[in-house]
Amino acid sequence: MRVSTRFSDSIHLLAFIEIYADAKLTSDLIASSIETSPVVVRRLMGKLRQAGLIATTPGTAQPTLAKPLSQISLLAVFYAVEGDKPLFAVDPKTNPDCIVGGNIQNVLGQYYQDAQTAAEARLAKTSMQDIVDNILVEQAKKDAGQHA
Amino acid sequence: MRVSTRFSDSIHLLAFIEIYADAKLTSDLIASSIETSPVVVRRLMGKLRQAGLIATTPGTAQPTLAKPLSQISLLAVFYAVEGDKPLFAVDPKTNPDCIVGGNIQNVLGQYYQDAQTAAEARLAKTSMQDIVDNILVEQAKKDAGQHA
DNA sequence: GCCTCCTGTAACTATATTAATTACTGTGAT
DNA sequence: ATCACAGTAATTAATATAGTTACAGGAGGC
Repeated sequence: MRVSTRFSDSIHLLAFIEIYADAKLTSDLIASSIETSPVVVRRLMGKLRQAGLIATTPGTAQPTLAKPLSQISLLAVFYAVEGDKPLFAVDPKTNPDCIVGGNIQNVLGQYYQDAQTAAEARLAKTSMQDIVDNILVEQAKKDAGQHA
Repeated sequence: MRVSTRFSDSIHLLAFIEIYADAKLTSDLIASSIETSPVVVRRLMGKLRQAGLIATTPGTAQPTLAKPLSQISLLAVFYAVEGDKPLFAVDPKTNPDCIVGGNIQNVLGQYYQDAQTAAEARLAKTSMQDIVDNILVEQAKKDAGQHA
């Protein structure tokens, strides 16, 4: 896998907080939806809290969103949990005495950055509100199908 | 690391074949520039050959480019060595009985695909010719600096 | 206060991916 | 026939990720 499921799971977590705001939001309950362990959920929440996306109280359940869903872009979530590592890795160990080995890191780095920026721009266009809206639409489709 | 250095190393390899076409291009020589083992180079060459980017002769050195550098995009190289796995991973194991867990895989998959497509479009715009040109320009800058 | 439920973290284990290494088969050139 | 090399399988080592165990400490009911 390229980007770990931390990104995917974090989006899941935020959507869950929104949709199940009325439930008792323990890390255990959230974990049961993501199908992972409560510790993993708490670790993710730690990152999201540090990034200013949610607020939590030690010792108490019920994390809350720190800002409206429409103001949380997928890119913000990405940076919160994965932002420190580039999407494409330049091999850092090449022969500096060779024309290719001595210059490729600089050259490739620029093009890689461009590609990553393009992906990030796309992630920036989508908000968590879009995700939640789509989840609810998909669910409505399923419900409609059942009644037919 | 996200995308393995196979991608970076493959670009390196192709550029090396072009720039050092007059040398005896053994996997050993190429490996010395990438600073890896000859076996790794031969494995990469195997992928690039399967993708129709280079031509090799068993038992003989001197791989050659199967098409002009200007017709080999970074995206083609990416697909050759990494194309089978998505850039962003959707957690495949979520609770189907939950509104979020049951729908997020579909919803996220679409947005992830969009982001990956944006990155790929950027990679498609750059050809190996651009990479080689830039490497030579960078080298020329270094040489000029040395004489100053 | 004390008990219970919970978060926040550290430490450890298990698993998967990648790169590197070893070893071998077989081709092509001389 | 020999030598240099590609091609490739199998193994090892290094690294990243997810999952688990364990525990310290906060919040709130009683």
